[in-house]
Amino acid sequence: MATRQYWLVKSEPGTFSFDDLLASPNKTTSWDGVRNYAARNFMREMNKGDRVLFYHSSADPTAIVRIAEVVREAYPDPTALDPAHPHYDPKSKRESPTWDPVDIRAVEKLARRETLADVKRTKGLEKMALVRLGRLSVQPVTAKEFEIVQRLGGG
DNA sequence: GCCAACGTTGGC
DNA sequence: GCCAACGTTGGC
Repeated sequence: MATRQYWLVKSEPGTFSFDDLLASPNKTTSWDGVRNYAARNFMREMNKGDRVLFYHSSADPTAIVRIAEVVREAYPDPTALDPAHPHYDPKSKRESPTWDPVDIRAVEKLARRETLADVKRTKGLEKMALVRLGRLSVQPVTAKEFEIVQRLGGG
């Protein structure tokens, strides 16, 4: 079995919030619609059971709100192949799909969310990709960083 | 392959 | 709403 890895995904709560994830069947959703190669590559590296920090961007406040897990590894994004879908990508072909999301499921509530401001001032978190890379919507998190967020969140 | 123009993300 | 950072596109 592969070592568990840790990740962070961003979502605008106005578009898809963690509450929306909780309300989804089996508290599971496909992380489809991602159209960024770096983000896509990270999703391809994800394994079942990996833990995922769920971050609310463009929110007040912007914060890591909950923990989720990968329940299905990368598979072809059906929204990229559907001409009627807003995320349709004519360059993605059924034989060789360009985009492959994973499925994630809500697992753990953080009693306290960790705001971006908290992250920046917390020792051990200042170097998180969240701070360094800014816009990337799917990013790696180190085991240590994950542990700190989980502990601070009281989860 | 270079690079300017343009588009998007996302914090503030 | 502004704008920095960065990704993508397309002319050459």
